[in-house]
Amino acid sequence: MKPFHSYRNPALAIDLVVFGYNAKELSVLLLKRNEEPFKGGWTLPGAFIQMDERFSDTCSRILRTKLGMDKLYLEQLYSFDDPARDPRGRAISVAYYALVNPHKLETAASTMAGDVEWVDCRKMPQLGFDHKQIFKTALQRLRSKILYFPVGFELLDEQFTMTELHELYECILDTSLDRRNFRRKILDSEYILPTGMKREGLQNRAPELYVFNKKLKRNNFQLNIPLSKGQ
Amino acid sequence: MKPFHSYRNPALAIDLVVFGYNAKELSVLLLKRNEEPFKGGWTLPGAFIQMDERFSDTCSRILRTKLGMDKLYLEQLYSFDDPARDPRGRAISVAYYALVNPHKLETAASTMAGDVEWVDCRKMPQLGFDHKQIFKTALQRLRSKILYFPVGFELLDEQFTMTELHELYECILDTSLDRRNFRRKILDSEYILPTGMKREGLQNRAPELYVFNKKLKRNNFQLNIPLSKGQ
DNA sequence: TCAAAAGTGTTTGTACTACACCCATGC
DNA sequence: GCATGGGTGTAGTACAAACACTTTTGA
Repeated sequence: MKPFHSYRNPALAIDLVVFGYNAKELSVLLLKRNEEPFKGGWTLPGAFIQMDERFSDTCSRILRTKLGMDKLYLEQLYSFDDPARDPRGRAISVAYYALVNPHKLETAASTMAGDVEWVDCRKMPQLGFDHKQIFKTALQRLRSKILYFPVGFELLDEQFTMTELHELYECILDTSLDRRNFRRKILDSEYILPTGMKREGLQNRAPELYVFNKKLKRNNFQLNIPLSKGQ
Repeated sequence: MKPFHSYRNPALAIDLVVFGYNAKELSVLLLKRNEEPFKGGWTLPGAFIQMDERFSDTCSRILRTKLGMDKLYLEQLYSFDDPARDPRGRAISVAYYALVNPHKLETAASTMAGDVEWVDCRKMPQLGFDHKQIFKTALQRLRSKILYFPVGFELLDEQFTMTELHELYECILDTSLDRRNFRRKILDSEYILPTGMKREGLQNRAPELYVFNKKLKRNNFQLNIPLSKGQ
């Protein structure tokens, strides 16, 4: 029997939507292409899958090359199959999304490749291939995921204040949430634990620092979004 | 530039989890293999993707071949990449699941290929490749989907009684739901509409027949599962 | 003492739960 | 008239939404 790869198979690529959060801004890592197709335009970082790689290996390879780090939170998003999505020929893309916390993001600034840049989710430019659609799918997934799964684990530093967590949720969901109801909800869920320490040196009352509860049973976390716009 | 497919690419297959519902039983279409690997064993129906096919084309091809019909509800599930999942060589599988309603299922009995069979979800045998994992993923997806999306559209006949819808939900979720609360919840959501007609010829009071509301705004449907076991 | 954000409760309303009773039909 | 499911109502409760006041800190 002939080995599989001697038949004609579509090319198989991984494309990554890497979300970074910093200073109340959710951004995505984009690649400025310096070769055809879409030379000079923006795309998501991606790579073709090698025969001996698992999806996660390809993801790590892309992340190491472009961001200078791997081992991020990764989740498979969807597989895209439009025959016209790549002008070079038939190519299937298995899209993943990744989350980077602000601390790692700072470090990344020095190790990032020269051809990539963080771009605000709200100011996404035109993207090559079908990457705009992939980006939209990823944002939608992140927004729904955050409502029933403690995603903040991956986007905040180890220690953080209630306000920082609150701002993260408002930013991702692009809405405002009542501060006091949010607080009660989160504390009741045991999603996070107080450390007893406080963040000093602000111009106001020193807020409590929290950490994520690593022993959380993830299935009893459910955040409902109020219709209102907070206070 | 060489065309993509002259590079070595993993083989790319579609595997299908086809759910059928009939007589209070949720079943899946399985294939009895008559060739290696897993000769004599059970697997999900599947096929390799042709260069000019979209995923949905491959799905239709499988469905026509094995079930004698296509144009079912289809949803992409997940892509599986374990290098050892196929003993013949590197093969990626993009899994989809499909839903067939009991009426179509009856028709299907005559057009079904000889090597496939409906198997009760609760009595799933060992499956070849990584198909047991694919099946489990599909069932999990269906169970969570049914809670916030009107999936019954695809699994029941055009007209149906409240009890039939209720049984469908209990069957898929493998739990019991309070009959009266279920009824109120469903009617409040405008998920279904009464036809004014009744199903005659039963040994008891003739129940109202409903149809699905095709103009439903799908986002205001949310079914919560009670912890109790009904009456 | 002022600004700015942190922290704490309370009231109100809605919606889910857990129930029990009557109704229609065929035998 | 009786067995079998179909159809309707209600009290209790839990939780979410809306909202206001006090506390701490640095300038």
